[in-house]
Amino acid sequence: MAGTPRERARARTMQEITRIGRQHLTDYGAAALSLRAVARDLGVVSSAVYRYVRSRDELLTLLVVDGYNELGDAVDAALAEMPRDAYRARFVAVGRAVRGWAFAEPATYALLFGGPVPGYRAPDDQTVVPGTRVVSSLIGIGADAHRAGLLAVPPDGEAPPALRTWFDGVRHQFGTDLPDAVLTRGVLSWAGLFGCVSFEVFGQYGADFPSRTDAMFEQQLQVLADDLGLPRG
Amino acid sequence: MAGTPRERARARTMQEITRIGRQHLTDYGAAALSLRAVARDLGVVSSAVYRYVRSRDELLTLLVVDGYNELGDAVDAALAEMPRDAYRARFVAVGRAVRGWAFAEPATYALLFGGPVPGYRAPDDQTVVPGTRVVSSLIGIGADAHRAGLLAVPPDGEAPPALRTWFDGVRHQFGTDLPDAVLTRGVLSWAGLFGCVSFEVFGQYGADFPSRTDAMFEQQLQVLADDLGLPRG
DNA sequence: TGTACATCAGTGAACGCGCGTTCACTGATGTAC
DNA sequence: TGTACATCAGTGAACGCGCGTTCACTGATGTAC
Repeated sequence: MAGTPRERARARTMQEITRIGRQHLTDYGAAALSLRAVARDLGVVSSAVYRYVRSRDELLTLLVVDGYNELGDAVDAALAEMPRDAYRARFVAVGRAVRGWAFAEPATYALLFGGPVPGYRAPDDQTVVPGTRVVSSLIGIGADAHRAGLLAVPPDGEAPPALRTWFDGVRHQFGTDLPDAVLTRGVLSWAGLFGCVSFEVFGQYGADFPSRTDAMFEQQLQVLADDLGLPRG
Repeated sequence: MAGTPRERARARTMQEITRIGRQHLTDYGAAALSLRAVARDLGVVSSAVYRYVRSRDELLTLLVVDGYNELGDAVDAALAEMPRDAYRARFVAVGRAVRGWAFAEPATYALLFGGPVPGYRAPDDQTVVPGTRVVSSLIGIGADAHRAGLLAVPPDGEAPPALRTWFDGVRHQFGTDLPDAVLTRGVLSWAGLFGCVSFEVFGQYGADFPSRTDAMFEQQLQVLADDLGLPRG
């Protein structure tokens, strides 16, 4: 809480706006997010919000970035307690953190992973970095295991040219030299992880699916860890 | 096209309404779906639509059911050409059909498998049956392979009690006797399949991901088929 | 320490818009005798 | 075959609502001299 009183007040109001925005995401969904409603809950006239946020889309971007960072923080916190060489345990920790956060903030999770919001496109320059924190953690786990010679590398050979180019970009972006075959498996584990979480959070398993147990998800995590080639405990 | 002229006209208008609704899903998203806009495109005054559809939510339900059925039809059509004992090929065919349809109808796909539409809950009595067609196909493939003694059953043992109850319900609903361990893998393959499709359709792989190639998805399908325990070609 | 000025948060009215839904109605199409 | 009635699609006006955004403004807080 540094800066002048005015700056502190401004920061506090900013936090209030994102807090209220998150609440509205939960209550009414992203598409119904409205500056006027946020202003109402902020106890202020609607036009006043424009002192803090340029437009409705900018508020959405704010919430997207905020959401990615909260998810990233949750994952980082879970990983902080794990020994570096417990590769499988680290993967499981990431999975549990993602699922835990998704259940805690289903509306924000849906904003990030539940399909595009009509008429809104997240600006890359603000969302790419926070949006890649989880996958970056996953790549880190795979890279560590690979460096230790403990990652099973599938005999898939090289990817086709179109994919190679993309993989090269991925390697460059995340500063790794994992081979194509590992990255392919990594993408599956990553997409599969979020697929499982999404199905559970979005209710695809039906109304009868037990909400009190992690048993299914824990099994899924083990299989996904196998797919990635991580050594068994 | 049976029935009286009036009935035929009514059916035609109904089809027009769902067609326009689908188009609006594509153009503006589910949350922005509006009876007035549909009426406009139908060339009719807004109140006239109420002769065909009780409310906006009922139109949404119509589109949900229609979407599930179109997806189900696409999967069935793909499966129709496959020999019954080509278990892995059948699984791959389902996957390709799902992905193909998702790319052809991304907005409807998002309606079905993206996050929930705020303020709308699909009525179970109308959506459960069409909504389970794909998973029903998958279970059929697993059951056939299991009956032929060609499905690898993982040594996971029995599921915990909470899940057992749910599995019992699944077995009853889909008329199968597959053991817990197989169903667990089946759920992973199912959720993983849709996770991969969702990531690709929703653009989670980033703007640079090549849109012209199936190579990544084909690899993913093979791993998911392995996870399910299907025999290699 | 005091004064003049600049910055900034918030006000309140207004703009033009689209929405879901209801209602009394007109006129055409179908049906029963 | 013709007539009386019922059914039904579609009209047009109206209800009350919330939205994003702009604009000229007031008054308090900060800053430079």
